Amino acid sequence: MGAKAMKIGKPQIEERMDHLERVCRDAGVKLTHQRMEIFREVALSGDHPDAEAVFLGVRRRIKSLSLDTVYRALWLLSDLGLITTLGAPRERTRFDANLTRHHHFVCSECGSTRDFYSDEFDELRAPDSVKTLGRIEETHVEVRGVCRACATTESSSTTGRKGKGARR
Amino acid sequence: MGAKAMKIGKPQIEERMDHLERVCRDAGVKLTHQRMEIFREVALSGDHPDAEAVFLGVRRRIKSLSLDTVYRALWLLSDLGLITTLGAPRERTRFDANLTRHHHFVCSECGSTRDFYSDEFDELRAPDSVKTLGRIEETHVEVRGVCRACATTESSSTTGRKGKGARR
DNA sequence: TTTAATGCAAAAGATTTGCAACATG
DNA sequence: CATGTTGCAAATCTTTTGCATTAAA
Repeated sequence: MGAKAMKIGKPQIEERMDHLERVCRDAGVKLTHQRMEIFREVALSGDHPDAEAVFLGVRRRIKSLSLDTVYRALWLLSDLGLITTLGAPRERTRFDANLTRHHHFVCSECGSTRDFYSDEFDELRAPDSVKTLGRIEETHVEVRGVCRACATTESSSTTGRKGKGARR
Repeated sequence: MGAKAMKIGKPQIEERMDHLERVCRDAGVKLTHQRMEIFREVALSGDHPDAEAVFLGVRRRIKSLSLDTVYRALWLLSDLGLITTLGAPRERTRFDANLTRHHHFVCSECGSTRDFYSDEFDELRAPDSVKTLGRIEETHVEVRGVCRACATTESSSTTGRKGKGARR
């Protein structure tokens, strides 16, 4: 078997690319060569690449590509809802002194994270398929949403995409 | 109600401090004033503070504190198993093009993340208590463990703490 | 052609490291 | 008292930004 597993099949990728095109047109942003390749790179990657990994991958195809274009494209795709980010949004490392079994509520706006408890969630057992990926040590649930503080501050209206998004 | 909710009660903190003392002694590291306050800060914080938040909080009590000491203490406490970090360990932002409902297996060694699917997990509903925290948008499960690659590379023996830990 | 996007270089932000002074065990 | 730890400053690494050039619509 090859080095990197494919997240989606080659045939499905065309469908995704069409979606990309549609969304970009609707949003009024240009569908550039680099954006297409950057999206394709993330879509075909079985792992969840960081900006540099995407950069290295795409640069094999577009020699002139620069890292900052990758960052800009990635956040744009994210704002367009075409890709998402893992973990808390654009955050620095956060520390947790709660060693008892618990779960997290993460605010997708400000990144703040609160603990909550649930016996039901504590009991969860990952499906067998996961054993293929590696040795399981711990399982916990992550709930994403908008915290109280952000919900009120968020004066009103459009939570919808489009806006440049609150990048830092 | 005050500004920041307390993660653990004031009475429980002493118990945690005792634990800190014990672990430090056993590990042969010195229990300094700053380490105690840094640990206390994380333990009393209802949110999950990043290094700077801890720094600002503790500096109110120790005026001479420097940010790098906070970083060193935080990673030390983490290596000692007294605190943990949220999300993937020490990683840059990762991107995900998989928009279908899925869950993650995260390697605690290398941070690589793979998707997996589970109808059961897709059905999870957060307990009512979570509604208090904010508006829920999405719920997913995060399984932590050691991936195949790391399990084999990890030549052998001690996964136990003690060693300085593989900081970057 | 009009406007947005890219690439470059420099800036900014976050985290780490070398080293002399200092505190803990 | 011996050694690990701190604070400082400088170094690194990651991500962002200003601007002239280039490419998409």
